[in-house]
Amino acid sequence: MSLRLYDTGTRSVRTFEPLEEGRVGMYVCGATPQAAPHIGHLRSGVIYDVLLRWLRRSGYTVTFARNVTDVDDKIIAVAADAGVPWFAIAEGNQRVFNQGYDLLGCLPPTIEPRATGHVPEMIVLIRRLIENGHAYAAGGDVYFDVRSWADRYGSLSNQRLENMRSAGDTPNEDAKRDPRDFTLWKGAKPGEPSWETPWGEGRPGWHLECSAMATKYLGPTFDIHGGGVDLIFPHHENEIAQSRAAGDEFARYWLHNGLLTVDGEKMSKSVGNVVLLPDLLGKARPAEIRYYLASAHYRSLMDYTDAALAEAVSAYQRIEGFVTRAAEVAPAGPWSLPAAFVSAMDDDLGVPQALATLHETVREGNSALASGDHAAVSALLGSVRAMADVLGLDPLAPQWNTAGADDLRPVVDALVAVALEQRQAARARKDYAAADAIRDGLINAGIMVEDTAHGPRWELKRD
RNA sequence: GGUGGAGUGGCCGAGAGGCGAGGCAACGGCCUGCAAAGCCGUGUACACGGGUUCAAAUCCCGUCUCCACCUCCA
Repeated sequence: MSLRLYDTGTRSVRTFEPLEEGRVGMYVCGATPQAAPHIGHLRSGVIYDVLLRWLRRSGYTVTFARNVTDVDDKIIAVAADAGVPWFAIAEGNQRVFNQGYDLLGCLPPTIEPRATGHVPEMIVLIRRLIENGHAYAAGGDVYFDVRSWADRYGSLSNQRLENMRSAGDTPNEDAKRDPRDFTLWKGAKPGEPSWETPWGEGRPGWHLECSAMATKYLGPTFDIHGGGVDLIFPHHENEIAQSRAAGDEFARYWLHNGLLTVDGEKMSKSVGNVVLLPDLLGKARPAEIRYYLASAHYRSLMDYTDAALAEAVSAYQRIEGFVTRAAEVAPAGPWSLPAAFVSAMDDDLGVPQALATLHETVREGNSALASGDHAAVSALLGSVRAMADVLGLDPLAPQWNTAGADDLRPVVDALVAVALEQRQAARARKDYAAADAIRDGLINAGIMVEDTAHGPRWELKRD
């Protein structure tokens, strides 16, 4: 069974067949870095990272482009309010975005193109559209002529042109041939960043940069284009229109991830319920946050609550507990994926079902651990780590090590060993009051003690 | 008004005609000096009303509720 993905373009699940055997070109709409990333951006990052990992694990060589739209109305407005250059806002927030992605174990894209670095490509695209009769310059702007593409405009979002409202994306609406025409290029206003083009000074309209950058790095036809469902219209609809009208086939599969609400409400600054990464880091470790964000199906709406995050913390620790205990007694066997896991992932990235298989394997592993069957432990450990790795959740991945704790670990280990020897001696002479006093002392110091068949082991206590 | 989703046990969250996904929590048991961790067991859930069928959470019709997008959005 091979990978099947839900394609918004056809509103159906389709067998994934890449344009070129063994290779995948994937473009994901990344940030418009007007502010720090919130939990919804991070979910999106994790979702496409899982897709990337699954494609690679499936044997594809993936070229993954995730763009940064580093100039837009809001960035300019935020910068003006702060009294700093527009690029300071874009650059600063982009850095925070990438730190967030890194912290959650998202693999870096092959290329992370910026809109402002691709003005020449946009100029070429606009010229092609004008030559094909699908775009026109007017009032300092350049517009896409939707009526020249009327029978196909709306195909992605399943809308008909006659039901659409005005784009309202320029103060010069009167200059448009049709109010639904959208802006390819925005004429310069005083004090705003601008670039020189044959149609005058200006800056990219939203949409155009993605068409220009996706085709630059992935070719005129490429495999996968992803983003949030909120981008289906107008952003992706407009990308398709401008690229196809210019003569490019463009993306072959359109993937859209569900959004994330907080306590049942859409995040917004006015409601004051925007959840940022630092808010989460006080409640869970990065791997636990990632587990939470990955645990629902990527197309589902996901509602964030503190309780739901806490459940994910427990669930992840169950996997982590097995992996750490198993690794202490046996090396990991071959990283083989159970068939049920593979078919779940192949079925439109069925992560929830894949996690069910992972947890079942953990249970088998815990049983093997209890019965002392080290050969089985080894095999199951390999399997669990392989599955977890596909999801970016291998507890032993270097990613999750915190350097400071690593440095001190041998020291703490030696100190705890002394205390545990004394406790074992007390237990041997049945002086349980003394033994428990030592254990309580360790707990107060943040050390959890567990007695296993092979003697006591310890872990740092977590909140 | 247009388009697309959703409603599943205490909670999260899959599934999509017939064997109770999985996790969290709870309760009982095993293990343990006691714990912790783990393992075993315990639930007759699918918004509502009809219908089709030997069989419906799943298909059909109707109803209710919620959400998203309809040119800021991941």
